[in-house]
Amino acid sequence: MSEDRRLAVLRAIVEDYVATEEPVGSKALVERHSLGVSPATVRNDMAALEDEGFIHQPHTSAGRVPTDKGYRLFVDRLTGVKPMSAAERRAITTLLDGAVDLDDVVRRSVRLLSQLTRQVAIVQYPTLSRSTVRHVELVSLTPTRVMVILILSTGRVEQRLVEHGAEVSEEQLADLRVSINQAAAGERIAEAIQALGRLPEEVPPDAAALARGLTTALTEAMSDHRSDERVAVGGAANLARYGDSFDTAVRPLLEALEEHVVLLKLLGEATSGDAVTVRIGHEGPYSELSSTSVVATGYGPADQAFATLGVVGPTRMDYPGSMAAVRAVARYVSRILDEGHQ
Amino acid sequence: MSEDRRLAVLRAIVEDYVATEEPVGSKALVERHSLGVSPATVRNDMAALEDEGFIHQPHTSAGRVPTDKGYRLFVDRLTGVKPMSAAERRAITTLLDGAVDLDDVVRRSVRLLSQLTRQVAIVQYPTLSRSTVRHVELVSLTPTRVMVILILSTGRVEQRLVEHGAEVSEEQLADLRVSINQAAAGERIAEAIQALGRLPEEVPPDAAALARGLTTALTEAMSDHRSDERVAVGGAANLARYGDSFDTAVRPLLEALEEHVVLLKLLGEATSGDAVTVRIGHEGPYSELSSTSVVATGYGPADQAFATLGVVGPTRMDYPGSMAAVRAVARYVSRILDEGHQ
DNA sequence: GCTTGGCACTCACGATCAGCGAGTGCCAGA
DNA sequence: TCTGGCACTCGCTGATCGTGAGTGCCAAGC
Repeated sequence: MSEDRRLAVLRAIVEDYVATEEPVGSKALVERHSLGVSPATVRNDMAALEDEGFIHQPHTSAGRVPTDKGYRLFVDRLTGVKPMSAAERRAITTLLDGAVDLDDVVRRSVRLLSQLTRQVAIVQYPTLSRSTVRHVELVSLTPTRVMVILILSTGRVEQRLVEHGAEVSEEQLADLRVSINQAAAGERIAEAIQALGRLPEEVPPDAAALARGLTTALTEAMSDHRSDERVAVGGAANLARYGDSFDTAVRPLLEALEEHVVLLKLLGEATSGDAVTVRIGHEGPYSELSSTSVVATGYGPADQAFATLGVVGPTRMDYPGSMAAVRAVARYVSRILDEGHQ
Repeated sequence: MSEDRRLAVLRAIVEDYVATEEPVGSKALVERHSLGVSPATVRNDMAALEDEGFIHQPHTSAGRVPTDKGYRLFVDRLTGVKPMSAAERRAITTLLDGAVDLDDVVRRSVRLLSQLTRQVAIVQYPTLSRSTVRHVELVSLTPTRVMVILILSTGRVEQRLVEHGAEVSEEQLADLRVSINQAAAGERIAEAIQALGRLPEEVPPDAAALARGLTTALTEAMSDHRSDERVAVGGAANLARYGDSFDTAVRPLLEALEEHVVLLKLLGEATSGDAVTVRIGHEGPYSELSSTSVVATGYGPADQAFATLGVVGPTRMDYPGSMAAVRAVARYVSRILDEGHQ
């Protein structure tokens, strides 16, 4: 019994099961794939695969279904790099090139990814922590009210409204604008927070109170963890395809999609480079999602991987296709971030 | 046969059906509601209601289910203003008061609304058209690259990157910042676009090219209709409750949620004042969504109603509750927008 | 020693059918 | 105008049964 053929059988089972969503039997297998052996032989291989835990029989006299372990082997050893089709490449470039700002890039990526994979797509907004401060702008809205605008190297813009007790003159604002930017511009978040903390003592006493108000707002905006946790989700409509396994696959996922914290944990740590992470069924952190898989990878300018994107779907999903799409989109988004924001 | 009692019967049918999701019979009705008459009498009323098309019998020997027309009558004549509970009021204030910017207000509103109604919530971002320009900021990112930031009276911030052929000095930028703001600040979008169009001819010739680039970007950002079309959606997990009617209610809605244009059309025109619009089943613009209803209302500072928010759900939904929640949230959001941005 | 055809066996699935009961419409009497 | 009674309808549930896909095992063949 050749090892190679047994793997070929596993691959065939996974492919057929993903395509048909029905347990696959030995006869159907030899018909649809040119394995060059008879159903009986395949049955022997199947028995062996089942002993090793790669496939499973829902009940006697039924076909076989891959187990999580089977999918794992399939992903690790049986799937090559599936190149994107020309049409898909075109879709990626045309859709993403039109993006006008960071938000738009993220929104478009989600849409693109969900369309390419026909799966639920998740894109994490670039995190603040690794980015640097590009510029801080102060705008007086009313005499006593200042809007603080924080622009980061990723293109992200955060805004805060500061209510100052007293009237704020344009000169004061101009001075503070200069000193704040001197202290923070070009710095990483962590350093910028420190520098801003010292600032109020370094300005003329009459500006100290205002400086304190402004830097507090800025620091808040920078360390605001909510920003780190933001994700965009799309393609929930694709879940409709799995109407049959509503309770095991659709419902839990639908519930998880509302909880962005859960999604972030699902996506996992950003991996840099070309590595695409695949988390299959129970390998993930949530038992309720034990019949869903995640295909994700990090992205970011110059391989810094400061955020993660990926797709989520039932374990019974097209892994090669999803992995290729995730990788391609991540690459292209990274390039856009590279170009667009220096 | 008193007209009043017949309406009471209709109300009872709607309430019971919404609660149990099952056709309701005459016997169950008199048991659960103190109608003061016998099942037989109720049956007579039911027959009359059915003749008039307010209720419908899935099949002989089954209970009755309200028709769209029945729900309509229920909403129009049988439902008073259901006050929010203290806990709900508290939820609204505590959740919404923490919002830091416009995006956050919208996101929180969606979440809040979906939690209050246990329904899918939709909140349209305030549209640009009626708002005015608060301030325009120019930030040089690199010597030849300028980021244009547009701040509107609603608190919305739009940003565009402008690549200028030649190097841009800080003085040029400062001059243009002044003249652009003189031309546009305080103006409505439409007027601002006109004023900016004239600007390049009114500045020194050597700044004209740069001015043209910047005003073009600004005009684009202002007339960008995509901004008008943005909506936030939340609470899709609530659809899980309707797992039984997956194909008629959940699937079409799930698909619609991806299409923001569809959602906007669903929400309909913003109504100002306290009017809450209810669109029941086939009354809506999409035949695929003939078994879903929409409860929506306009919101915005000082009754200007420049955007719409609401909930979508199966026709079999809690109308009084949804209407109350939608109204309450719209009011509170309007107040926040009023205060927060003058 | 694999591979293969044959064969008995298992068991989910679909169709058929009877009995049950919730619910109805109608009618006669209060 | 309401009510109790009564015959009738018909969807739902559960039981029964045949069908067929699929299996495991075995003995024969390459």
